[in-house]
Amino acid sequence: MPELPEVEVTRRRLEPELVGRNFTEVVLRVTKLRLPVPVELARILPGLAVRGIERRGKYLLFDCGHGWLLIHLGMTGFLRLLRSSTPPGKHDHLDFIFDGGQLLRFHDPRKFGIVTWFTGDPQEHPLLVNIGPEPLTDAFTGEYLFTATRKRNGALKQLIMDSSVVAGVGNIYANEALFHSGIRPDRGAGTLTVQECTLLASVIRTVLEESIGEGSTCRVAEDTVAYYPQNFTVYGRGGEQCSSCGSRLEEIRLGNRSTVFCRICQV
DNA sequence: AGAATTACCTGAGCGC
DNA sequence: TGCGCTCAGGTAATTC
Repeated sequence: MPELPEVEVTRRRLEPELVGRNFTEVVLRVTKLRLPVPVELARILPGLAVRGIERRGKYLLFDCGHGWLLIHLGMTGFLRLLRSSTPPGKHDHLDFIFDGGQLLRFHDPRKFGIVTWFTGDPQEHPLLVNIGPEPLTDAFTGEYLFTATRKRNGALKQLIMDSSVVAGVGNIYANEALFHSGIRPDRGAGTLTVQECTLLASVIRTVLEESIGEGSTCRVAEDTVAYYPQNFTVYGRGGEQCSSCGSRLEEIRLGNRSTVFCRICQV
């Protein structure tokens, strides 16, 4: 499940391989994703060069000069960089072929991903316009989080997973950040003190940065640009011992999402 | 306005 | 062996 760190690692791996390359061909095998993939991509992209690859939240933005190729990996999507002759397998929905012989392949069993094309200002795109501050920038501070939590009675975890509050934090890193902050996920967001908001904002940033660091250095198969971290402190560990106090980690559901925390260490 | 719920999709795991 | 069920979860749309 790609969250901000996985998308950022993907971006960093693709950037040196694809920036400056020209699209030569686009193959559309499956176009029914969360949004329909525009079939015009096959005639728009060939001849255009990748000028840069950016990220906003969990969205990848390929700057193509005349417009933008927008990719979201959804739940199960990933990108691979292959030689252009590699035959496709199951769920290999789209191929982007470049003049250097690279093949960027979009694979997504659950089809929750998005691949689309737009022109104009990315900040005004409907999918991007309501995304909150990037957690790795100075815009995301404890002060900001404190303001955002006022008069919010819902669970804190759901608030930090709300992309309009902060970009790119999904279920995994929400669980992790709350554990490392010592704050319960089911706390009413509005009950946080400014000190707790400052700590939480800082921990969210650290958790994401550490994961990006691991992803950037971990060894992966030659063709793989996806990166899925495996070891978490609480996520996926309901019933196991808390790494800090040894008590049994609690697993509950918040907003129909699996939520794991320690009743002793988190208040 | 904010909160809760639903839809989208497929593979894995489980009980029978 | 296989059927039916549940779960995984990002996000937008819908409803209250």
